Amino acid sequence: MKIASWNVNSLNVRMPHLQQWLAASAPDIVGLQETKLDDERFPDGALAELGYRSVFLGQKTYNGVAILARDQAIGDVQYGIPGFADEQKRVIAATVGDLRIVNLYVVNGQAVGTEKYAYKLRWLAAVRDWLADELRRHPAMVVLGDFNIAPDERDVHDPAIWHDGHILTSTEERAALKALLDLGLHDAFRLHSQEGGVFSWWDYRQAAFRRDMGLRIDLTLVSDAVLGSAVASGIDREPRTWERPSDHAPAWVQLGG
DNA sequence: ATGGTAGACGCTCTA
Repeated sequence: MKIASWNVNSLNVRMPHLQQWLAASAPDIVGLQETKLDDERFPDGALAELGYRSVFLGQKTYNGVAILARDQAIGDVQYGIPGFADEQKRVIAATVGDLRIVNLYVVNGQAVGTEKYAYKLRWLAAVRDWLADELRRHPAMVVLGDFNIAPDERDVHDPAIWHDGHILTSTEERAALKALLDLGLHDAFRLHSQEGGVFSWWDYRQAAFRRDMGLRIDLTLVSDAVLGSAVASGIDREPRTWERPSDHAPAWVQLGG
C-alpha cells in the first residue's frame, strides 16, 4: 500500500504529469494540493479512466485539495476543518479501507509577523484541535500534505538562511508542527532515514532545482496505530525534472503487512 | 540586491 502527497501547482497544467506519474508509480492513495480549480472543473472522469476514484474541495485560482484512491471506495468525507470558518480550500479527509486519510495544504504564511503568518498559526492550532478528536475516532491515520514547514535543519539546503525568524522554518511554525506530532503522529521519512539534504520543494527562481537549493516541506505522517506497518518512505524527485514541472515533488510512504 | 519564476487573472496576487 503506497500513499503519496503531491502539490501539483495547478491540476489544469499538471494533469499530463499526474497521469504519467500515476502510471509509473501506481500509488494506492494520493493527496493532491494546489489543484487551483473549481469542483465543477475537477477531472474526476479522466482520473476514473486511469482507475482512480476522487473526492475534492477546490476553488478558482488558489488552494484546492483532493484525495484519489485506486480500486477502493472513498467514504466519510470531511471538507474543511470542522468549526473553523475558512474561505480557503485547504483540507479534505476521508476513509479508504481501514485508513483515515487527512490531506492538508498548510498556509504558506508569507513572512514572519504578517497577517498571513498569524493566520497560519491560527490555522495550525485549529488543525491540531480537530486531529486530536479525529485520532480518537480513527486511530489508524495518515496525515499528509504540503506542510509549508521544514521540520529541522536537515530539511533545508542552507541553515544559515532557513532558521528562526524565516518563514517555513521559524520556531513558532516548528512548534506548531511538533504539536501535531505530539498527538501521536510520526514523520514517516524519518523512520528510516536520518540523512539531510533530501528535499521535496525547490523554488522556481534562481535555478533552485538545478542547484538543489530545496526544502523538505511535503510530509507523510503516520499515527501510532500505523507506525509498525510503515516499511519505507521517500520523495520522488523525477517529476521535478520533467518539462514545465510543479515546484514540488511527490512524498510517499509504503505500508506493508 | 526587495531581484528572481510560475500560475491564474486581469492590469496584481500568491507562492
